[in-house]
Amino acid sequence: MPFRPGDLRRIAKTRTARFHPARAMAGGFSFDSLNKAQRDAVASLDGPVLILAGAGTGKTRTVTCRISNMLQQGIAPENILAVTFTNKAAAEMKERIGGMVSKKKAEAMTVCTFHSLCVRLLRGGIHKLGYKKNFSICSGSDQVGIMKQLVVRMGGTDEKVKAEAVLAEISRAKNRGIPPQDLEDDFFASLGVAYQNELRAQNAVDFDDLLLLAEQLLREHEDVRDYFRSVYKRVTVDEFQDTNGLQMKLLQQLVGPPYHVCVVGDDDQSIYGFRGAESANILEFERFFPSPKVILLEENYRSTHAILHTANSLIRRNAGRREKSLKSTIAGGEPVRLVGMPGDEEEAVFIAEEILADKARGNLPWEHFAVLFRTNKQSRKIEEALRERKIPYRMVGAQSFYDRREVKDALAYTELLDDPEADVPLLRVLNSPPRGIGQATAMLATDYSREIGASVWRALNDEGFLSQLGTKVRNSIETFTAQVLTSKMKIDAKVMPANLVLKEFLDEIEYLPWLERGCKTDQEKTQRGEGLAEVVSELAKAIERGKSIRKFLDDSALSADREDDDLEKKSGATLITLHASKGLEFPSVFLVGLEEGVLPHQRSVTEGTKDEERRLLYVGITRAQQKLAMTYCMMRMKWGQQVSCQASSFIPELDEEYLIHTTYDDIMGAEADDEELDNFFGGLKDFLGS
DNA sequence: ATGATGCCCTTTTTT
DNA sequence: AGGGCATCAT
Repeated sequence: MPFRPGDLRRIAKTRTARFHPARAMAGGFSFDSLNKAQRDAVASLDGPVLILAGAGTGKTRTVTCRISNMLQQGIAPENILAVTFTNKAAAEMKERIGGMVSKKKAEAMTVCTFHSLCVRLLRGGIHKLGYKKNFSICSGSDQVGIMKQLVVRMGGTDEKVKAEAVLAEISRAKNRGIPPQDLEDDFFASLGVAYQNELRAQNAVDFDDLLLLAEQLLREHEDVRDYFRSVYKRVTVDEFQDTNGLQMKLLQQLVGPPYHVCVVGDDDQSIYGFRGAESANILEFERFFPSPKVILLEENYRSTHAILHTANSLIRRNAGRREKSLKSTIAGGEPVRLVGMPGDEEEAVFIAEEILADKARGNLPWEHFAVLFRTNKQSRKIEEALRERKIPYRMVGAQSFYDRREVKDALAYTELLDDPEADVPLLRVLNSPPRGIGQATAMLATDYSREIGASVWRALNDEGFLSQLGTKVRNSIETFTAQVLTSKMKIDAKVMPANLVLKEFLDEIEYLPWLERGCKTDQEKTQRGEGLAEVVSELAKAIERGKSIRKFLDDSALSADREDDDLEKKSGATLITLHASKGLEFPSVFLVGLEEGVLPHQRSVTEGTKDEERRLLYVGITRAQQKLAMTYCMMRMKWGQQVSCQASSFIPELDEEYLIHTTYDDIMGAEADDEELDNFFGGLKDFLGS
């Protein structure tokens, strides 16, 4: 349905007449609160649309208003698909649209990540590609486990090939449309083939396969493609600069003429190149969808002029970007600070003390502050410093909840009780806790299952298999299968809800006591217990909402729908990686570790991808609304040893107009004696190489 | 098959 | 410094 200028005025009028501007977001959206470019974006609902949205230009607001506009124009929510980069972003978008239009409509839309969307497509149609419908999704650590076995099996003697490296290569290839057998390295290629075969044998797919198979499903099956094209009449893709070639292909299958597709992104914030993201998707969007309407959002409403100026001076150094001029709407502001630290210990202390002082001075909430770092482990020292001072903090997306052993095991048991024929979870928990079914037996069972062309579970129940075994092992297996079957029947017969069955089952096999035996500290014990309890309660919640166990497992595998991930629901200062910080904003930001080898990361220097690190720093700087402090250290603890560091090569690139360069001692007013000071500054000069 | 001991290597970023 | 992994003894 074409949009006419008259509609725009009519909507604008009714909305502003009915709603107070301050409450506009609560009961619909107001065109008046948008700038010209944003209005243009919101009103352009037809054909391909490319929205280039610089940092802090109200991108999310524009997209949510645009989708709200679709709904108000009478487009059915069922026909709207919005793809986001993370599940967190999806949840947030749904909520915001729910607040603008109606919660019911928002719920009826499909808002999810590419991966979740693919699971949705594949649960319906993967059988057309020769997989069984109950496929398991292998996450990172599962993949590594499989690959390690394969390396040993195929390399014979101890090959010094790292499973992670092979997997990274395979993943890269998959995302670029290269089949595993075409990998350059022969050994990698044969491992790649073996890996794919193993996954298929276990009826499992990895994250990349989700995209790969979904694309294949749509491409090869016209009926499926037509069906989904008719369902998803309007498609929006957020964070488009982070999509890879495969996702682009998928999008092309999903969107047919007249191409009602809208992509939103910023090439300057493309920071997932390591995962195959191709900024070409955004830079050459025209190549994929004909004559798109291009809209530029350039007015920044987030950061002070000082912060934005500093950010712009940095990103200007990158080649091959879509030149844009981000304009600040907030004049002046405090200068950005760059602080040299003697060591990472002091860096952490400085941040903690600053947060304390600023909070007291301005009566600010803890949520005001965020600490951004390049790698997760940099958070450790900072956490300690914050804890010592009783500063509450929230860690975002750190060691993934779903990668914790007890969580993975509990989920595997859940999957097993739902479907014992699923090999992946069965093999995972077959002997944890140890029940006398060791690796040798597991291998025998797997081999036997392949021979008879059935699941491992079937082998474990097969007389032909059991009869080869000793009575001891046989008894162990029979006890185990009986336990699983009993619990499964309770679920199937709905004797009690699955979460209670799971809990009972875990108690029966004495899972937690076994786990606790291996814990060193009491803290660890409680943490494990809590992890288990949380899986059970998440399952309970899913069931209450009418979800199937399968859906619960899918969501878990993609870490969707986890309340704990919701920043809003936790309180305290934020500790977050630069990657995870994208899309967020904080009044006061500390950006730590501006050292060569950390930011830019050593690997990027060797691999020649420093531009991406520069964008990463740019993303970090542009998270700050009012206040920004960046730090670097002269010494840093590495491998339990003090190692001297060099200041980041990005530092000289920052324009100095709004930059104040100081040191830890200046600020903390440490009463160092003169000699010490001399030494420090002498060292600092050498360190900065000037 | 299981548990302990000691050695090794480690360090991106995430769906 | 710390965790994973292999090897060894039980």
